[in-house]
Amino acid sequence: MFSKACEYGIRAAVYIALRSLDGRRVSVNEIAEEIDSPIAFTAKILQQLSRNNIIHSVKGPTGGFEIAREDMDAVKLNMIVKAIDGDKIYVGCGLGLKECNAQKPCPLHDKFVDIRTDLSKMLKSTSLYELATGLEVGLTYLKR
Amino acid sequence: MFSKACEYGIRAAVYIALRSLDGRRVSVNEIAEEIDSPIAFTAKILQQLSRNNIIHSVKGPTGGFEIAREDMDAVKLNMIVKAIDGDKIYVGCGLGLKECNAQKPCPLHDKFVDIRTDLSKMLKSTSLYELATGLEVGLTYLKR
DNA sequence: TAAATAAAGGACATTTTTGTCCGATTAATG
DNA sequence: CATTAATCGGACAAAAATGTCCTTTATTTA
Repeated sequence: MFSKACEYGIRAAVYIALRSLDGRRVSVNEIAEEIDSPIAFTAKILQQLSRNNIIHSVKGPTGGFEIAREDMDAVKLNMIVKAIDGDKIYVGCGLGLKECNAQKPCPLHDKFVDIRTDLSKMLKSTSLYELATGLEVGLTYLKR
Repeated sequence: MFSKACEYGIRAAVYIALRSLDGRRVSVNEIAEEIDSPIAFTAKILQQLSRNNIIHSVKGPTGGFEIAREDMDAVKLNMIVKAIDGDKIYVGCGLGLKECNAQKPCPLHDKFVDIRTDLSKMLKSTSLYELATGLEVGLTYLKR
């Protein structure tokens, strides 16, 4: 469904949000440790998220990554997915046809539209804040 | 969503079914031509489908691939997907966690379950025959 | 201002997926 | 029985995704 990069990206963003709720900035090392991901690869992904203004980075000692409280509401999952995997999840034919639309549909077109509409709705309506608070309360997990 | 191999596999199977409805056996070359896919790669995928008894192959002159009319009803998309991509679409966590279940869910677990249940239902209930007849009537397309 | 700390970014390495090539095998037909 | 047409299967090649290493840059603090 998502690429590995995107999976790490979402997990990292949720973890950053969780810590930002306590006013704590976190380093790549801590993030990778806490979400069980390869450090250097995670660093690359965080750069992408930072460039896309999804998270905020601060260089130097006491630096790290953080997300402002307001942004946790504003940032929806679809923004993270789009920043890392592009929009291929939303666009493009389920069977790989270049031109596939209501006028010239592939055999699976209609059934795919339904599923992707649901997925898209879910991603567009799920905020980082919502995911971070679930973690905070101990209802959900990011590791293993 | 699906791998390229799986996309080609589904398109190929639908095309074979379409031709089998007219009692025609088709060669890899014709299939690749008609679904616009790389020939040799398509041949590999057809071998997989054949080994999994999803399509039937006949060697030698006048040989090729075919699907019996009864099998077109029996073969559902989920069987093709499973034969080529395995069950990673059904199993496994959306965020890539090794252990993610109702007891120890990732932050997206519940929302993912819903979407995947829908996807799974769709694949399990869609037969090759259904897809082939849509093509036959000219409602759908397999190329471009 | 020097040392230390943390992200940024470029180059490289590994693994997986996608794709190609070619000889072996099978079967039909003249 | 030789030829030909087709799949089968193994080895190889190319491209993309995943992952690592190391140098540079920015910033804090002693």
